[in-house]
Amino acid sequence: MGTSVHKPLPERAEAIENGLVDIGQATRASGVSVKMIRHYEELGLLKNVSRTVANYRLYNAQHIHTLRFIKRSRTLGFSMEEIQELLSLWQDRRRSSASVKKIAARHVEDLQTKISELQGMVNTLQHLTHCCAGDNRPDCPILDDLAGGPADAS
Amino acid sequence: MGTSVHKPLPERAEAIENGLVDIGQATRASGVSVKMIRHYEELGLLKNVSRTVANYRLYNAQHIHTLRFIKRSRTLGFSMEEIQELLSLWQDRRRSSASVKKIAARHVEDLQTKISELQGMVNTLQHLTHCCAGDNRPDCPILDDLAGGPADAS
DNA sequence: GCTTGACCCTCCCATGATGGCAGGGTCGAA
DNA sequence: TTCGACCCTGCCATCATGGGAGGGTCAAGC
Repeated sequence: MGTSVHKPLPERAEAIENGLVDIGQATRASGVSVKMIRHYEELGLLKNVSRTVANYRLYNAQHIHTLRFIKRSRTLGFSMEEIQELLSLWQDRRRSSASVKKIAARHVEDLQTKISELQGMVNTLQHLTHCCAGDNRPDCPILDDLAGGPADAS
Repeated sequence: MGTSVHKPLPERAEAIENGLVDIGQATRASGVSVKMIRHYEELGLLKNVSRTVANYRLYNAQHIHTLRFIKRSRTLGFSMEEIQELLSLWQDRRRSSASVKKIAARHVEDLQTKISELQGMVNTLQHLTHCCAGDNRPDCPILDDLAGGPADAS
């Protein structure tokens, strides 16, 4: 594998010899789906993606690294917009860690807000389900609540 | 009311005399936006919505009650699909409270799963931000993590 | 050389709940 | 009659993701 040949290499094989990979290998190396790799390129997160003569995309090691960065960021719940900022900072040697920390802190606040909302729902629902017999009779405090508080259910 | 009249009443005024309301009043009475009222009708959650001769929608008291039911259910995080089930049960006098409780319990599980996910993100991010100096220097454990764990950031 | 199967390309559509806007009709009061 | 508030339909956008159609490319085996 990877030994050089004498025949006029189609650019694809040539590119692969130069350490570039196609989108299938990029998927396996990054854990990002083919669809999403193309999408991130469209969003401008992957720059200078080259092509073979047959129009196949070619990725280098930096691209793969960027894809892993995006994947990890998504795992931590950052939006694509935030990831765009984080990527810029990552690629900027003159960044201040303060600007990164700021983005992360704002994101943590967003997450905590959402957690509070969800927890509020859980609390209400657990109270209601606790009050609900869960048997064969139709009487149900859960429906009563949804239908307008403990009042009538018309 | 509901008595026949001598003048050729535009059906709208006639309908309003019969206790029906237009979409504007339905919005104010239910807290559901005009857009969403129309959307819920399209989804089949509001049935038998009548119209004036001028094609204005007309809602009765049951419709308003249903809209409030939907709104409350959304507040508790139920999906439209779940709300459809809940509405069916609400309107079924032969329902068992067990079936309602089952839907609610499943929803609580979903919520708790999501809360756990978000909390995991928060935990990781708080650890990272705690480790990040947040000053003018570029060194940043947050970026290091995103770039592939505590390893290099190439 | 030809076939075959895996892979790649672009373009369009769908999700779920919600909002916005455009272009046009209706109502009621002044 | 006019004006402002209201209603109608229909299309587009969000956000991240996936699905599929229709078609081109590549490498291996015959």
